[in-house]
Amino acid sequence: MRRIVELGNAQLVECGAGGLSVREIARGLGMVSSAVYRYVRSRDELLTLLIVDAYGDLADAVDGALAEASDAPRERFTALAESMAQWAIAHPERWTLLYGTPVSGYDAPAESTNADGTRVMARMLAIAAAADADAAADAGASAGRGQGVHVTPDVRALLDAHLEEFGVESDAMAAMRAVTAWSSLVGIISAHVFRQLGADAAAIGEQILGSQTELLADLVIGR
Amino acid sequence: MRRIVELGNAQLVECGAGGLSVREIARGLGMVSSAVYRYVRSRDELLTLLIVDAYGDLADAVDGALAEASDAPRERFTALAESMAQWAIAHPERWTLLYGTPVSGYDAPAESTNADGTRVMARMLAIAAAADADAAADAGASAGRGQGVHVTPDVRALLDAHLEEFGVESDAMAAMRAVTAWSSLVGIISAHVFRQLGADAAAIGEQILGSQTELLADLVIGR
DNA sequence: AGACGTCAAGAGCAGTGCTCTCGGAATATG
DNA sequence: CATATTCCGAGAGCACTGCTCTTGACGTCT
Repeated sequence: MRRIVELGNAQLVECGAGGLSVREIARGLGMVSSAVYRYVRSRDELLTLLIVDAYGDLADAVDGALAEASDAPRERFTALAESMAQWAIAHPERWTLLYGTPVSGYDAPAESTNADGTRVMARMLAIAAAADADAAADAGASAGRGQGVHVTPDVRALLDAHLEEFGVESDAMAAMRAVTAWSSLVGIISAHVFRQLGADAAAIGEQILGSQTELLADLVIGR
Repeated sequence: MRRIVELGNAQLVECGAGGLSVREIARGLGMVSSAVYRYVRSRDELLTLLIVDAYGDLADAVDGALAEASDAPRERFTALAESMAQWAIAHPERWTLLYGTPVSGYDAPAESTNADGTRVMARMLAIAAAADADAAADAGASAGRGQGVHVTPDVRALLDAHLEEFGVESDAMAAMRAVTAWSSLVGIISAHVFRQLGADAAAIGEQILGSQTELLADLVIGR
């Protein structure tokens, strides 16, 4: 069973998500294809297995980086962003699995996925909340930074629900900044991993990522 | 030939990129699969055809929206972002084709793709440049907004090269904000199309997108 | 009229996911 | 200890995929 996800990951790095073949895994295991179906219901389930494995691995990497960071929100954000980017660069196919196209025609199995998939998001919420608290303490008058952004009641309710779910105390505005920063971060890293900015940009990708991360930090933390 | 990409697009919407089958297209055309190979070298080439078609369509949509917008940078940014999002929502599979995982194991055919693929990016650069010019005019002292962000010489050179390529006059800092906003925008839209924020967020996705777009506007335009 | 190029058909190869049945081995049960 | 039951892998097979090769029918141009 664990050998299956091992072989699956190995096959992922050399063929990509689309090239994942249960027959090939069976060959690696030295058995016939049908035998694999004892352990894994379908190719999609195998994919799901690899996805939760990757989510967990990524979240572990981020948590590791955050454990070594100070309490300063900006430093924590940078640690989160950089560890996420480094993980993506180290495992491009697994990143692809998580934040690329949902492969072929299989519906995201939210229930098995969300548990590990939201760990990083929760961290981001906490960081934005801390930054917000700091800003309010520094200058009581400047509270409400970014208030020009309109948030509908529905969205506010959803954000509050998630804040409670993750045990973070903050207001919806900070949460909005957090999820925007998170989506943006995913977009920026994907642009790098998928080489969407062109070949010459890929050569100095890390430097570009660095500047972009700073800009996003301004968005969540303020300046 | 044009019928092939028509059928390809039609098949895309109901089966996704992975389910694209030249045999199925042949069936739709009323001929046998091998006949299709007269017109299209391989499945990957067909995919490429669909990709450039989608890039062009998206850029047309954005240009159309920009044509009806005023000269105010913030309004132009919003028009760009919203038209892009609307296109993505209207054609999720084609969006997936462009900004999701590069399908299976085929290398992005940059030469055929970039021409149309960078049109939106060029628009974004122009908007950021205009915003920068406006800000400098409003208050000469506040020029250099966002100067705290560090940009390495290599990155600066690349940005300057692209600015010249697209005929936009501005400094590298504004360009950096533009590409960051662009990547972020792609990330935010993808998060919506791929439902990465959860099922309950998907229900009010447009409202969330609205707030996120405003936040990104702050990033490019300032406040 | 004859040659040439275009087009589609059909068979076929290698590969896929997946389902079924059938034996052998381990394990629990009397 | 013997028996029943469950587990696990093998193998055959179905329907499908992309793709190649050969064959034959048209139309067009010299």
